[in-house]
Amino acid sequence: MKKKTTSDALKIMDQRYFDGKPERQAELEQAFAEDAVARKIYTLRTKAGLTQKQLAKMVGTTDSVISRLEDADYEGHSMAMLTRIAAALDKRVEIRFVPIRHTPQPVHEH
Amino acid sequence: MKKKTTSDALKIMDQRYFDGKPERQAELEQAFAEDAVARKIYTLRTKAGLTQKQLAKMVGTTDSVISRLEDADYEGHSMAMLTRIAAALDKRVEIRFVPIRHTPQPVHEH
DNA sequence: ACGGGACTTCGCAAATTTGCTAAGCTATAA
DNA sequence: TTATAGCTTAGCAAATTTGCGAAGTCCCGT
Repeated sequence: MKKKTTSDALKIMDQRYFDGKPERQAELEQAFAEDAVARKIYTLRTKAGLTQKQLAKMVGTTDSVISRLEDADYEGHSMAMLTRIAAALDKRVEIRFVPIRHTPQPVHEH
Repeated sequence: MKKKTTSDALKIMDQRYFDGKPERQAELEQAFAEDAVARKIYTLRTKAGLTQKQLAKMVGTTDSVISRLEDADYEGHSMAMLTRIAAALDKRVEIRFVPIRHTPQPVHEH
């Protein structure tokens, strides 16, 4: 899974970005999103009690691909692939655009 | 926006797929997801009072690309692009894998 | 020490998405 | 009618992602 970037990104965000460079928001939000997705796939798979190879077979790809998807640094997530994974695990993908900054709206994280 | 596929897909789902062909679940869920995404982008943009061209500029692309993203039949959504759009509108992308079938869990559709 | 399983990483070719320009289409305003 | 705004569609090159095999690591069980 190669987790580590998250905490780093957090520091960077607080220290360098938020005060004066909102343009770079994008790349950061991107990094977060990617990481979140990677982690969700990982969680989904392990909770289902599957190995990467097993899930790969269900999805119709190989284990190295699953590994790549679970890498927090991977930036190539597509709806197509996410949906394939979801379908294999009897789920569906739901995406939402949630406001950052000006709205403390509660996060629905289960 | 070219809406129309949704109701069709609904019919198809009920009549042909659900009874006997769970393998094709994937492509259907896919279709739904794509449509949902397209619609969300459209809603986001119009609620922000922007034209495709305006949003395109903010995102760093052209209006034809935005149009394509808002097409319910488009299947090429990527996290990268969704995140760029979100960032331009001061939002972030959140994805979730939600159970289908065995869990009547309420849908959080705003 | 020797497998074997689980996972990661590498390297490409093949497939897919993006960027852009040009050309349509429809509706509205002058 | 002519012009313009807003949106869609087509077509292609460029960039990116996917598929997949091979190789490498790490860890456990024998």
